[in-house]
Amino acid sequence: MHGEADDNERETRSGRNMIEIIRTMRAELRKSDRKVADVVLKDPQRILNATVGETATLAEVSQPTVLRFAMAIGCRGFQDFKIRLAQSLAFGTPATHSVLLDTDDPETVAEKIFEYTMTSLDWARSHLDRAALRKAIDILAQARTIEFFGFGASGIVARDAQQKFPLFGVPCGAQLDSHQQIMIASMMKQGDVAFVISNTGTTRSIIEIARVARANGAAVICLTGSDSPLASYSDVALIVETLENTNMYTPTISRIAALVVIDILSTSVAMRRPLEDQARIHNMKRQLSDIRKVQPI
Amino acid sequence: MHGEADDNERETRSGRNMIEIIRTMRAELRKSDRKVADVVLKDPQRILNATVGETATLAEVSQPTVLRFAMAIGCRGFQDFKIRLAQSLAFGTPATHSVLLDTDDPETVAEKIFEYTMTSLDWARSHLDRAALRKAIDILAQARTIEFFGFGASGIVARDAQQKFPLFGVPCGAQLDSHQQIMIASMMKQGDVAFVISNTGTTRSIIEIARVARANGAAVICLTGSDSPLASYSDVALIVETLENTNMYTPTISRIAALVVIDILSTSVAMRRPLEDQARIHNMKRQLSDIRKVQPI
DNA sequence: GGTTTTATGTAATTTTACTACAAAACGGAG
DNA sequence: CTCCGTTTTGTAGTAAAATTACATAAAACC
Repeated sequence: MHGEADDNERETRSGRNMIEIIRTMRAELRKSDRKVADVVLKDPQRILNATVGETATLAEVSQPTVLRFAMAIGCRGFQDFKIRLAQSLAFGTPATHSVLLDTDDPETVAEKIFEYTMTSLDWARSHLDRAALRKAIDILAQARTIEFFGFGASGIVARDAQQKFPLFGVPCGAQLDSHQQIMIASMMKQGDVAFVISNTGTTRSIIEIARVARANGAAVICLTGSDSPLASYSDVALIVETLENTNMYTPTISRIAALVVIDILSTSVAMRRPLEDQARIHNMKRQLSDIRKVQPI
Repeated sequence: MHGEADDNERETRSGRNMIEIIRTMRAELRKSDRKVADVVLKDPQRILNATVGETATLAEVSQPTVLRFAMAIGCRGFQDFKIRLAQSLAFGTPATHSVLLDTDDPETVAEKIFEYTMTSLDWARSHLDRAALRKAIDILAQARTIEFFGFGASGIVARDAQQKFPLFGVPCGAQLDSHQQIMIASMMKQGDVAFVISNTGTTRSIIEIARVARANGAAVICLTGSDSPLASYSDVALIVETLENTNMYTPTISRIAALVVIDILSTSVAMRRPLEDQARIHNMKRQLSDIRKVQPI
């Protein structure tokens, strides 16, 4: 039988996103199995509440074919397939289906953007390099000072990071102006960390920042959207892949994924701190919340 | 039988997050049903690949009891229950299980924060007031100028919004300084929109901004985390509920949910624009990406 | 064109989910 | 405390679904 030998391998695979798996495997499926794949891709939600028999009717094939299809894509059976499919569909319709249309009303736009954001985050999670993350945390935890660099949307991320990290006793700066950036970068020295944020990773001035900071002995961590030129000038490259496409309506998800990575870094660094420091942070937070309620900052 | 009359009502409910539903309904369940609820809550992943019989054995009850349990929590049957449970579990372990521990390694921290962020976004989505959203879009689409106000983490959101909206031909400002805020707010007039961002919604100075702007005839939209005092000074209150808890390690999710709402608003406003404007935005984006690759901004 | 291999459907079998009914537990009223 | 009504839970049976075995049809290879 077809694909029998591969089953074991497939069962140990990450097991994520059936839709994606079906779509990539569609070409190498049997003719009849492809019919089943098509009805699943066409309306996955429908299949969730369907039996083998119903699915067979929809695909115009026999019941065992539906079973064989489930096996072929690496499931233990039809039930197992439905469970996995359900999990893949939890974010609602998969990203490719949620392209914004001019005719969408606000409710639909909201649903689609939420879904798109969550799907993208899920994607970013599964593609994040854990080794790089660990290395970045090591460097940040030992930093004397940290400078965050970024333009535009990445500037927002830099500023956010700069608001977070000082809480853990490390002096931080965020440079968003081109000239300031070069100045600060050229003043950095061993023990300092330059945290360079750029979604494209191709902006020339930002690459220059990384080069200068590194030449002066500072450690360079970059947070970027793909394996870009910037990465080669960095000690650690945190690559946050997202599903960003060119559709003009598609909002920029990259900054959100970047913010989550900043959360992870700051939290992990905080956890390395001695307990007394953590208590101090706790106090600061409480004071801040007291201030908020009584008097403006 | 118990709960029979409610079934119809429950079937029409949002249908999201079984875990949450089970936990809240646990108290009002039958004694035996509670046993089933407990084994489900203890290891939901286990139940996904279990049959009615296995579940019954695990819970030390009879098979029909498992069925009745599924009915009691509003499912059509055991299959339906498993499908729904699978969808709830797609984010991995539910938020309440993903409390950060001092002993967690970076990989675990990353997983938990991603999960927590996604779960919270999902929560925010399901609790967002669609009517308020629609009203906010109406107001923003007709605005002559928009001013965004925010402190601290909310300041980040304000700045992000200010970077997005000008793309659609509406002049925008972001005020992050207390004195500037009051100045700008008192200069606003009819046709202007004050977009006030505050997670707590209790900071006094930010409430003052809303009051002043409104007194001058400006429309006031607020983006806040709960039905706070700020909401009562606003024409539209966009309440973005999140699962934020007091654990010191828990990162601030509110700003991420707020950013998504900003995305939704800016996208929806853009879609109201005439097509010629949209083409203009497209051009601007292309120019920007050209600049990025060749020369620093 | 015949033979081997692969793909698909038919029919039987097993498993699973669900239902009807009866026994047990519970709760009040006399 | 005992009787009766209600609710809860289990036993046994039934219907339906998933899975398997086998046979036939199609394709590929010589």
